Amino acid sequence: MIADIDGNASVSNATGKPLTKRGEATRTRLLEAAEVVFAEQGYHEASIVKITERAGIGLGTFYLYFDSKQSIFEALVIDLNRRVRHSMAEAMAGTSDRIAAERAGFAGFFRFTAQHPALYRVVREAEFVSPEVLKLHYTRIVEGYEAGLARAKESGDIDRRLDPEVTAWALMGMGELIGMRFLLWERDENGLPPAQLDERVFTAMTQMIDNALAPRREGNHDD
Amino acid sequence: MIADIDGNASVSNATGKPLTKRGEATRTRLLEAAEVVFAEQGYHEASIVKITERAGIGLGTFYLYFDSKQSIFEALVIDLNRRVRHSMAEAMAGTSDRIAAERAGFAGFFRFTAQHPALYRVVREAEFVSPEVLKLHYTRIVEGYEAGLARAKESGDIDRRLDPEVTAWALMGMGELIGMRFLLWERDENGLPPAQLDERVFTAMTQMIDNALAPRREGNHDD
Amino acid sequence: MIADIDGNASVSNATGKPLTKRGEATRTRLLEAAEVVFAEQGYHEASIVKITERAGIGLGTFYLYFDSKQSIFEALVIDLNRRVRHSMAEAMAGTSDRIAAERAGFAGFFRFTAQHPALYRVVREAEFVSPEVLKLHYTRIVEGYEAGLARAKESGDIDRRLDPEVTAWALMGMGELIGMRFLLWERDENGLPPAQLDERVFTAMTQMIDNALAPRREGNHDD
Amino acid sequence: MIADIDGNASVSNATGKPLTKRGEATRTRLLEAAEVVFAEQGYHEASIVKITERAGIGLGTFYLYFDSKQSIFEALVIDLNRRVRHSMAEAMAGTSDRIAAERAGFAGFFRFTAQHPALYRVVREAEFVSPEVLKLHYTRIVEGYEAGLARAKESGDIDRRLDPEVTAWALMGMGELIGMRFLLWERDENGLPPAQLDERVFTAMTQMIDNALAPRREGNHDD
DNA sequence: AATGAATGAGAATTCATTCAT
DNA sequence: GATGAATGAATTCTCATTCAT
Repeated sequence: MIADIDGNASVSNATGKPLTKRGEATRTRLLEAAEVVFAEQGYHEASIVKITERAGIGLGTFYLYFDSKQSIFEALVIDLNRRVRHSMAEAMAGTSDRIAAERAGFAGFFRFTAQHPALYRVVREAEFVSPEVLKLHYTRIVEGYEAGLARAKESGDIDRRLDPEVTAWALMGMGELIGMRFLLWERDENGLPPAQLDERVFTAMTQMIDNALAPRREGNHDD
Repeated sequence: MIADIDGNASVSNATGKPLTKRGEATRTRLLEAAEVVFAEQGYHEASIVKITERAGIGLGTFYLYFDSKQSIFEALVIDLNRRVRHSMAEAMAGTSDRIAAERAGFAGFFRFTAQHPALYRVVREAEFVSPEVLKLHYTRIVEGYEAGLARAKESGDIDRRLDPEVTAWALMGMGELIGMRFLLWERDENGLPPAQLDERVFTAMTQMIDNALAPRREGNHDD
Repeated sequence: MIADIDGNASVSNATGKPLTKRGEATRTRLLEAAEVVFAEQGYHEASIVKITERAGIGLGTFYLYFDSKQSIFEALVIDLNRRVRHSMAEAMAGTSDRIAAERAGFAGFFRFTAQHPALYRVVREAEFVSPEVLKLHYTRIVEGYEAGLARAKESGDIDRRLDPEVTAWALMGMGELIGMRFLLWERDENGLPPAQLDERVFTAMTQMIDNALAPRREGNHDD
Repeated sequence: MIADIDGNASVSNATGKPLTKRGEATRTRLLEAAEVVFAEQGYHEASIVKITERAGIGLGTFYLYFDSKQSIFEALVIDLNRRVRHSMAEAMAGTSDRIAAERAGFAGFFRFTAQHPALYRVVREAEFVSPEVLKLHYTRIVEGYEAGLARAKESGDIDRRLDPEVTAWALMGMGELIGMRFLLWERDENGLPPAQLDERVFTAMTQMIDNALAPRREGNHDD
């Protein structure tokens, strides 16, 4: 069972009862510990003991707040989804035209990924742990995209021939693989991940997106 | 140690000795069984017992050919990589210009994914099982892409301002997420995966790629 | 890492945490079961399942208290060492001169071996399972011997020309092989091991030791 | 089934058939390989594959010459026994009185142990692998000892009150533990085992044995 | 006489989950 | 609310031995 993606996921325990103040604090510590452990070790290497030890609470206590290992993982992915979208929305706020918004959205996404590389891998791992929650994650991000593209299409900010839905998924895919290749895989001479996406890469990608989205003059050679 | 991605991966056993004819047959049966089991159950649900049972082979025999579950998984990913690239190369053969080749490449990729949906998820899971082999997989595919784009750039078939490397990874990412969304997730009323990518989606994606790559007339509005 | 040979070996679990009362009881049951199983079957025939089954405890529980089969084996040897030394010390208490003490010490050693023949074989097997712990075992016993011999030498109770260290190891060796030959190997007509060392053997051995240690009159023929 | 301890153990294969010349060579190579492997790794770490690989012959071939892992181990112990006894007999040859013979015998034993430390550990391990063959080993050595002591007793070369059998076992035990402590355990600053028993230790031990065996004048204080 | 592929019983070990305190 | 001892199914891997070639 997947918690409501937006609602305050932290108000009930594993059996659905509302939490006391103390209980809420415990739940939060568990989630924070899970974040670190899943990021460092991945889903299968992580264990409930590692999480509770890191959280500084008793093993049995875990089950007062979560049904299972999978359930805390899902809660974490949902939380991360909110944070990624927040990072993107923040970056897009105040942009004027659609193309600018697009760039800003990508920048926000890459910023989050660069700051939490391992954590973003957790989101990707959801595909194999809890496909449902991954769908939720992608869908939620794409929804915003798609709406924006639809509006931009109406207003002529982007090429009228584009399909908002497919375009949104395509852009998302570009961001994911560029992020994986140039953020998650990239290490400097000290073996550290880069603090942000390389300027060259970002520019090159932007160029391509501009091309893809820009409205076309009548008479372009494309059919 | 990851076997050579192209070389005859099937000529040595777990200790590096070359195989007899009988040995080669056994190794093949193991790989075929692994393909089914990993595809159906995912890496962590799969087990060596399940693989050998499906292969109709004694448990201990497994270890004559592979070091570990991870090692047969890697061998499988390498094999799949070859097949995906084959599917793409086949589709691209005989295309004239770059844009046509691009479309054909995607078509080949989607064809493979549609025919082996679960199998392609295996490749994606490599990110969490054996990152090295996933790098190999992507890199190998991207290399071909990149070389093609570089040539097309020279000949003016595509926009001169594009960066072949970044563009190649971006295109790859588009293909992956479109494939995941519209092939892996999609089920018809009988719960069956589609036999091929929806025409509408493919067209929409092609439109976008055409936009992204098409050479620009002088005086275009881009910076 | 080998636990302190004398300290309360029973106060911590496999991860070093101190034990609750319940935990201590479980650990004791495991050690008692291990004693029986190792004695009856030897190290390699013994298995953790056999130990936990005998202890009436779940398999997984074993690993809460010991790291591995080797680690419980070492704990057992250390425990046996304490008991052998106790048996010897008890026998020697109250003896007046050194020669008498020597005899008593041997008697104590043989008493323990006769009462736990299989168990004493466990100690000997440590040579091949955990040489370090065997060293500890022998060294601890020899230390006491050596100190006694050194004092006896000072006081003229034994031959001044003897080297306490070498003599101690030699005496220990005599005891071990005599014990093996005349206690571990010996079976009566019912196939039962003897309840104690044969009087004749003990007397003969004592004679020899008396000879070896007794102080010499001036003018003896030796070098 | 234990092969005849003295007879040419190498004239038949696992099924008892006499060997051809070629077969005899193969059997010898197996025994030589087993010697190295058992010495380096101990009985349980050793494996048939390791032995046959070292011998440079096929795995299946092993079973043409030996019934089992235990059976080649026994053959090896028997062979070592012959060599130890040879080393001792050689050293004792030509000594005049019993005490001198005793010293020489020990010297021969220590020489063998110093030259093949790991190998001698193999013999000791027989206690846990094949107690029967260990009995044979000790008994054979002790027999010679005992006979010599009996004769010396008759001739007045040693103390008349000693029991030849018990004395022989006691001397054997002394040798074993002294050897273990001062040859097997001892390492120089380079971690290498000593090439021979330390002079001081040998002298000290000899002193003690002299004491133990030397005939007593009338009127000695012993009863 | 020689080979080595195949076997499967058996071993150690892990960990999500339960439940009595 | 909190705890942590107990559990056992499940997994990976080893290796002595067999047998068809």
